[in-house]
Amino acid sequence: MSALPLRDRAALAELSAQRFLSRRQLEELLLAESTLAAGSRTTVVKRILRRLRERGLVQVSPRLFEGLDGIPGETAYSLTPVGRRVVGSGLAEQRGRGAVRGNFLLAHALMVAEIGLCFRRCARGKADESVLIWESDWQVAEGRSGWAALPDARLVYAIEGRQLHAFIEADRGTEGARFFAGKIARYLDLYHSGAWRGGLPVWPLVLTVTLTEPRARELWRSSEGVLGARAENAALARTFRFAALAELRGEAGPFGAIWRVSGTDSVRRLRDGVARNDGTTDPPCAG
DNA sequence: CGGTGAAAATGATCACCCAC
DNA sequence: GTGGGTGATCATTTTCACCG
Repeated sequence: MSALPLRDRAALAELSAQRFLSRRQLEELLLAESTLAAGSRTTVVKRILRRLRERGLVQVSPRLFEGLDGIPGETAYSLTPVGRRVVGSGLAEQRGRGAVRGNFLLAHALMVAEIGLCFRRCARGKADESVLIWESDWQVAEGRSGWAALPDARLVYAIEGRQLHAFIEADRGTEGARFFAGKIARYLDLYHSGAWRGGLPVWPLVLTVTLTEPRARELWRSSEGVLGARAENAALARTFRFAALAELRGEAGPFGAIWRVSGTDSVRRLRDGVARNDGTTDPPCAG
């Protein structure tokens, strides 16, 4: 398998990390910096996927007809068991989670990948900004077995000479408010247990991305119910933020999107979180 | 040894096809 | 219309045997 072209191997690595990717997403991940014409990029990626399928390394998942907000339905691609062995992916070690359980995991994985792309898009072409770390759920879970809560992804973003640390939660609107409140409670447990200090320099922002704006508001209110119950959580509450995917994908990008936070100033820019979460000061709610 | 040029591999583009 | 796919063709890059 060492004969695989460079781009094919890069594609395998991305698929290994993200679990599911659409062709469009893979194209952006692999060729965003290239000078290829738009039409050529799609053909290049189609051929990469074709070669990988012919070698039995990649499989096609059924097309999603509902798609993401503003994004038409797309076919998703993922590694076969053989493909995972070739990459030596930690994903291969996972039990149960590697398999596709209906369309839900697939759609969810595509959404998480899309959120990651929003940040990469934002950093592109800016000399002083970059995505330093983007770990998907299984990578976050590695070596952090004691955590009460595991995010869908973890982000470290370099900006203005500082580092923004964030947990990413992707919400497709399929969970009830009570289920989500439980998730917030688990993040509280994680925070108060102190288990996160072993693996993180600061307590990160918890960024929940929804498909629609009303849903973002709904989840924010739901989290308020959990966080507002105890006074000592007031500072921690500021680290929970909510925005709709369309805003992240829009002109303003993730840093211009409206992120709802608790407190009197209920709407903030993500940039406001940078100063606090720079990895050099105490977390906003330490002590 | 380095330089050269033909052959081979890979990359890029266009023009189509089909399914929904 | 959009998305997914293939074949033909031309361009570019890499490889490699051969030469002085």
